Amino acid sequence: MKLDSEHLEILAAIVEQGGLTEGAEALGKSQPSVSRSMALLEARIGLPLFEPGRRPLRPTELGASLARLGSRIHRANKEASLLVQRYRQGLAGRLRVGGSPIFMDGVVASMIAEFQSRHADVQIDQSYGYLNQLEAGLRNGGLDVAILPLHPGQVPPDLEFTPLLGGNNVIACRAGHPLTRTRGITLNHIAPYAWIAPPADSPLYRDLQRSLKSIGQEDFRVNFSGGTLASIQSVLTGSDALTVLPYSVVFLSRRTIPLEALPLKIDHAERQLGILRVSDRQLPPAVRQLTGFLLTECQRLQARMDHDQQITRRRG
Amino acid sequence: MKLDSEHLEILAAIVEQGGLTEGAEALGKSQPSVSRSMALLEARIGLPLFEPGRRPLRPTELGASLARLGSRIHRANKEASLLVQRYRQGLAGRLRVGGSPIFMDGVVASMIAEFQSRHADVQIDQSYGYLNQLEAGLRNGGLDVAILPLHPGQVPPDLEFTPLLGGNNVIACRAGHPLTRTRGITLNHIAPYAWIAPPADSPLYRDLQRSLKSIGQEDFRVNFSGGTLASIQSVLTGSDALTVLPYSVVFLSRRTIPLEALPLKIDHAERQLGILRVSDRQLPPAVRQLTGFLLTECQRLQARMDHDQQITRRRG
DNA sequence: TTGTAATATCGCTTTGCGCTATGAAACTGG
DNA sequence: CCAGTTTCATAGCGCAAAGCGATATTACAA
Repeated sequence: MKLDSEHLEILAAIVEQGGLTEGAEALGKSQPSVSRSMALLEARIGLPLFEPGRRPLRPTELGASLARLGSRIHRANKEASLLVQRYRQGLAGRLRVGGSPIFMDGVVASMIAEFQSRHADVQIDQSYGYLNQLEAGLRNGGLDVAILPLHPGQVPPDLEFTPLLGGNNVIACRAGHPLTRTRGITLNHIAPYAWIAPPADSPLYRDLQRSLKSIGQEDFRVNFSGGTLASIQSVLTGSDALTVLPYSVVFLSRRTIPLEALPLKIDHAERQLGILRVSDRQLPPAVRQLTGFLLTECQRLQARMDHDQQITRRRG
Repeated sequence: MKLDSEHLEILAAIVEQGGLTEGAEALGKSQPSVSRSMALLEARIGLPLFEPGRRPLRPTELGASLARLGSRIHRANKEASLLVQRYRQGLAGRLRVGGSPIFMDGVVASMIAEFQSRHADVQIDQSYGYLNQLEAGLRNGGLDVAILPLHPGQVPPDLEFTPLLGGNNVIACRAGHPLTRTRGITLNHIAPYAWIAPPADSPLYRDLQRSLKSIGQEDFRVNFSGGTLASIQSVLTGSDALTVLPYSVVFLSRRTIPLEALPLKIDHAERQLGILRVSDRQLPPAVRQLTGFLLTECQRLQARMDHDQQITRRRG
């Protein structure tokens, strides 16, 4: 025999409020309604839930015990409502974010940290990948959003791309590197130094090739390759090697790590860091929250970078 | 917004069983029924509970979270059903038993212990009182049953009395008391000894008076009075004092305490130990269980006492 | 006893669950 | 890639029960 959970919740309200009328009021129902519900419940279990002939309705032993269980049910139900509410507002849920390694480590991760400090109940699963993997992840539902640098013409038709930041690359070196004291850097100045390269299959590696080609350096010596941003930063600061990194990554890294960008214009791929997602699918509200958050954070970052570059340019 | 607990339980079943069809089967409902329930729930919360376009229906993050809560609700509900079932069979509940002190301590308590070892979830509240208090307790619902010695003509019309045991009293003394070695005891043999009396307001005290009067002893010296059975037993075994006790109490006490009943016929009040309860009120099933249990236990006890007395009579 | 407050009952409408039958969509194995 | 199979959704219909206001009944209090 299955009892109606709703009935048990009503019973709990009556017992807690000390009377049927008050219970009905607390539940937002009419008095006859709850009276009949209790009559039904009593009829089904075939045992009295209330002492007979007592006016401020008092539960029997059985009634009180069932009321305790009803109360438990009520709490679980309320928690469910709350969960839905928070989920609706993007304050709860799980978010699967994939992205290109350097940008995720150098730019996005710290912003996600900030986001999570405001939305404690949003669980974020971060993963790394390049365009193909990320696309696949988005399409098969393994990812909610992807964050990566992309050329506007590169966006697949079934996906939607929201730009966040300019994606221009710079040549980076440790602070205090000999080249930072050199005025009017040319290819000749750079030629002696070894290079740190990202994994050979990454877009950033192709950027590196292209950048060096754009300044006339066809072949280059790779000193270290394949590491994540943390490794690159370590090697960079511990040696005189050079590398190509997005300017935003260098900019943010400088807060804690002694890096500099060489004032040497290099060709870059007209890509922008942005958020890629499936266009028609309805996304969890937390995704919208994160998207909006990253957008404003990146706007602020862009403004700071622009400001900084103007000063550097005036000084340099 | 209030969610339907039933819907959450259904969701839990679907998630646990790994599919809507299996979930429906587990719930004993038809597949279309649970499908529509889920559609309703989804429509109410306005967010998807299942990944779209997946055939073995897979929950979204929100769906999985709600399913966990639904499972909690289901457990509470099942527990409620179980409670009702056990309560129906008299295996659970609270039982308020009142009774006259000597019989409760000397006869009923040990039987209740045995009852509880078989019905672990029946909680018993025992209290003491005489007829008037017990009647009041039964009528105002403070007691479920009362156990006391009563004359058949004494039973109030709105109450019902079930006899358990003969209520005849005997004169009791310690084992090895000088009188136990005396043949053909008369009033003269008894006269020198002091008496232990129950509280002066108790029926047993009036029994004592009446008993002694019936054997011709009009005035008697009271050595000790007012104690419960345990005190009486202690004083009795530690002195040569005499007292009047129900034979059943002496019989059962002998298992652990060196007492004896003097082979002297005394008048007794034609009362019987029995169970008194309100006649029209529907009692908790556990009461019926206890009533039945006490009835058979007392029958066995009566048989043992009869047997024992035959032997004693043959010997004496 | 009488007035008051609490509960039960009545009549009615609406909601939603139960079922069967059937359509649509996704998976599976060649 | 194509049929067959499985899985889920929808439609239509009857019924149980929740909702309400109005009203009768009953316990408590003064």
